[in-house]
Amino acid sequence: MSDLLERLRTRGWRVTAQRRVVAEVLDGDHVHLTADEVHAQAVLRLPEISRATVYNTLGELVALGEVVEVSTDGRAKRYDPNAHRPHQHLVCSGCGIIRDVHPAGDALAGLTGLPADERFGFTVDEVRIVYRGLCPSCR
Amino acid sequence: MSDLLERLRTRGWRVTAQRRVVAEVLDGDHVHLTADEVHAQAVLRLPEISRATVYNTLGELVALGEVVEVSTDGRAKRYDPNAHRPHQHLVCSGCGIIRDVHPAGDALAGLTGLPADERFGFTVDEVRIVYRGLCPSCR
DNA sequence: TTCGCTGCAAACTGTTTGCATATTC
DNA sequence: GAATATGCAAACAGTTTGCAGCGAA
Repeated sequence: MSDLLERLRTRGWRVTAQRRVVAEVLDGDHVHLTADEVHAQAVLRLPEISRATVYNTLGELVALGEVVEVSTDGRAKRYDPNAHRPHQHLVCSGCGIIRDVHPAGDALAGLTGLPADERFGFTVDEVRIVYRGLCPSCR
Repeated sequence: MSDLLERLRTRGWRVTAQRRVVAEVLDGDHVHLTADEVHAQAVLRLPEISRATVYNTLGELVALGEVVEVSTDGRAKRYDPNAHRPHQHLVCSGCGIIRDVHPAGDALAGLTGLPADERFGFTVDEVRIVYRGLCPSCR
């Protein structure tokens, strides 16, 4: 059983076949999937799972903070299961696939804030860095 | 006449009332608008303009590199007319509005690349930094 | 006069929701 | 057995497209 399911179970999540399958699909994920791709993978293991359930489950996982929703330029959202490991994203402008990257910490130093006179009254609580380019097969 | 329209005209763009209005709406824009908001503003000046034309025009401006499409987390895309001025974005997690910000250049130093062993065969040609938080009215 | 642009409406994609049924705890 | 999750289908938002007519150059 995956760590993810274990953690969710102790938080009072009801474990059903559908939820297990969605969690399993996400668990082995290094290139993040769209909801539809998660559904496609899930169907291979549990043919009767519905798209709605996949969407609902992904939404719950996001709400619980176990999965991060990544959206890029009008394409379908992708779901990143590595919510607990700090990392950045490398996105292909061609096909939209997303890879996790872990640039050296010092490359990110000095980025944690935004000068007060550039904040326009906002509270800033996150800085996201996205590297964009073309993946090997789109090039 | 705006610089934008002037530039487009010399690139062979046919200037129509609708396109002029869309360009004018974008021109005075510092908090970027969604396609629907652009349409709403445009209707004030030209009541018969259609949504389809606004979408088409925005799409062309993006293709011409005059406007940048900014999409944040499954919300409607927003259109940033400051394509020629380098800047970053400050996004409200509450309502989705976007402000341009210009953090000091040295805060961004060392960010221009991604180490080769983290590139997974991608060519990287852009690094985007997005500051997220809450705007004054959502806080 | 020509070719490109517009408006309309219909199609489309990605996502959410209401409700009756089925399942987990 | 009670509460919750599922599946289906319908509704939805945002966006794109086909086509007949109109208008800028």
